[in-house]
Amino acid sequence: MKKITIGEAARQSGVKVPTIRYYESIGLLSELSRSEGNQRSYEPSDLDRLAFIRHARELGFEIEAIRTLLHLQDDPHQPCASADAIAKARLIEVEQRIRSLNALKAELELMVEGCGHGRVDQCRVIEVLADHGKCAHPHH
Amino acid sequence: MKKITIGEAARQSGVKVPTIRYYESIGLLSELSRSEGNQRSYEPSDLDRLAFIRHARELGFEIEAIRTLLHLQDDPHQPCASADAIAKARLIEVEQRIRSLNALKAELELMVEGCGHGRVDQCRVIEVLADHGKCAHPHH
DNA sequence: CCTACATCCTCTAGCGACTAGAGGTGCAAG
DNA sequence: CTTGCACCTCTAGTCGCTAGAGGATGTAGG
Repeated sequence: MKKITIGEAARQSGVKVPTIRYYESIGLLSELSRSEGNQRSYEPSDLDRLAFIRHARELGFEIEAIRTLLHLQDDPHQPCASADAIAKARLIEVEQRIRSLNALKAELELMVEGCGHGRVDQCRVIEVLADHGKCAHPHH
Repeated sequence: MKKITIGEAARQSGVKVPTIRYYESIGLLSELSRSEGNQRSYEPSDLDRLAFIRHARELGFEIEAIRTLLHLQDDPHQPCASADAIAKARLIEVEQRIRSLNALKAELELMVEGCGHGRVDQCRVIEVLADHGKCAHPHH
């Protein structure tokens, strides 16, 4: 069991030092050991947990969802229906967000294209912002 | 000049009452008049401004960007290059976000499809989260 | 004129997920 | 033994609101 410092754990996991301490403070990391001088020390399983959290955060899961997923991981004989449900919910969120961003993209492109680079009173960017009715897709 | 209350302004602009007060507190709305009893009163130009802010927020512009856009709108003889730049920057952000979300979507779909609805120790959702290397596209 | 009730007012605190900084301790190298 | 970095705890700040307390105003009905 090689124990490493929080700085080294940060380097290896890609999670920043204050963020690791934050995750500990909100109870995402199981109790970990301290050195004589009260410094945190991490072992490989802690690094796995940090990597799990980081990956889940990158995929946009909320902390509370991650807490549930970690509980499931800790108890591998549970049925995985809830993990499945969490991932599916996230997928639906992502799909909606993509649709909405595509609409925004279209709107922004029209604005930027329509800008004649003159003065503000002829600027399509300002004009469209001021009048929602000038949007191509009035859904947002 | 018909003056209306904050509640009516909220109804007409689609911006909630506390949010209108918040925008005023951070200086997004120009000085507005009050009734005898110290209640805010709004006129049509204030409603236009609220609609502008709301539309810009829906398009994802940050408050500070909106502050700049409002200054530009207030002074229509300025060149519109900065409005253009703000909109372009936002467009680039949106495009990046869409790309990144599409990658997440692919990952989540693989996770959800691969889940055999059995127990956690065979669950692909947990497995992939735990091991970034199992991602199809290891870019995030 | 009085009462009831909705709406308004100000002020402070809370959300999520960190991030920044102050002020102090531990530890390894020279 | 000192230098200097990495660590510790704690508090407060970020963004864009949102919620709630506690009180004032405005309006409609009796």
